[in-house]
Amino acid sequence: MSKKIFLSQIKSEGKYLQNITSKQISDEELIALSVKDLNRMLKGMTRDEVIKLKQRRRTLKNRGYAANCREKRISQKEVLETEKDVLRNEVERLQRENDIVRMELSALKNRYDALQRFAEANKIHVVTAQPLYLGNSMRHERQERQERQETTPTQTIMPRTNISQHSFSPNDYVKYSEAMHHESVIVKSEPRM
Amino acid sequence: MSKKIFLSQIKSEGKYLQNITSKQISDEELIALSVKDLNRMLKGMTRDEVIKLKQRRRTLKNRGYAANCREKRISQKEVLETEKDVLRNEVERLQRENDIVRMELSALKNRYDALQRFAEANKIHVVTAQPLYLGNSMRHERQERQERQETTPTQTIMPRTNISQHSFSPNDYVKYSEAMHHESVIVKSEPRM
DNA sequence: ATGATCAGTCAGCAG
DNA sequence: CTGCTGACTGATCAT
Repeated sequence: MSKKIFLSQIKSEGKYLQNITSKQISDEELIALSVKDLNRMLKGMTRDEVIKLKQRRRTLKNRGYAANCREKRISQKEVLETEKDVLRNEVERLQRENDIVRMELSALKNRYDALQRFAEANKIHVVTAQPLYLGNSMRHERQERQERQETTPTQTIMPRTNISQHSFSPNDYVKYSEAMHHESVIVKSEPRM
Repeated sequence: MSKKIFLSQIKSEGKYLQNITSKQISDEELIALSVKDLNRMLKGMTRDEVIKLKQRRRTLKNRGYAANCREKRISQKEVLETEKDVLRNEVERLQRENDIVRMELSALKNRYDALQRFAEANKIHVVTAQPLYLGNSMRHERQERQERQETTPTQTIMPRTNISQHSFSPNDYVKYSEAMHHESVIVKSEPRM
């Protein structure tokens, strides 16, 4: 590749020998040769010449292997970075969705509370099967993120046991899911005064 | 590092010369020498000896730089993978939270609807400032994920315009937020029949 | 001068 | 043997 400055300095003694005996085959030709074609070319050569030509072939191949290896290393790094970007976007999307749903929940809760206040003011007795469970979901997501940023990145991969308030575990998930889907609202009116 | 097998073969002619003239200084000593100390050591030497010793020092330094470079490359890769893990865990956490909040919203909606049915059954007129908006949030998150997985990873970083139902945009966010925080529930009772 | 990085080389392992 | 990769080297660039 015309990038053999120091190599030619070191191996110049062998080079001129090669130029006399071998047929001046170029790097590209030698590297493209199949093993059978190579052996055919090696027919009328000394043992020394054969060894030298084979070694040159091996070196040329190695040069390609090294380039291949570097390219692979770079592309693997790019793959990692792309995967990171995908995940980062997914996190942002989920955070936005989370915020939206929390606001919907907040809004609905306001309506619900208003209805209950109305019922109370008018002495309408409303009984539900279980007390309403809302957990921490009414707290805003951004607020939670700020609280968590005090820990270092390597620590954030640990379970969030350092947060005093309730955090959901897979166990909670099952229990809560069952409770929510089986419960129903029982309403009962009382005569007004 | 005792890893100089092929190097010693190439440079053996220069090596023995150095051993005679220079004071057999070891690699570690030569590399640790300051420039001033090096010049002191170079005092009673030939121009050739000086050049050779300086070149040896430079080569030893380069060896360290190369090792440093490789180490840096590896640690950067590890950093990328760690960041990826952190993001992956964050995605899973947000998905779980999303599911929980959606279920809470679903449960609260059931209660709210039950209250409204009760009001209707008892001829209690309830008027709200705006119709209740719930968007797609009642649809379960896992279901959405399955729908989206038909696209390739690189496509998932695009806006979800391929989903026919409503998806939230930042613009929606603002409008919706304002509406929800300013609206109030107006309730009005009617005399029973 | 020093440090970092690239391309080429060899050693050595794996298939 | 072929292909790959770690370590080493000289060249080259930047500070």
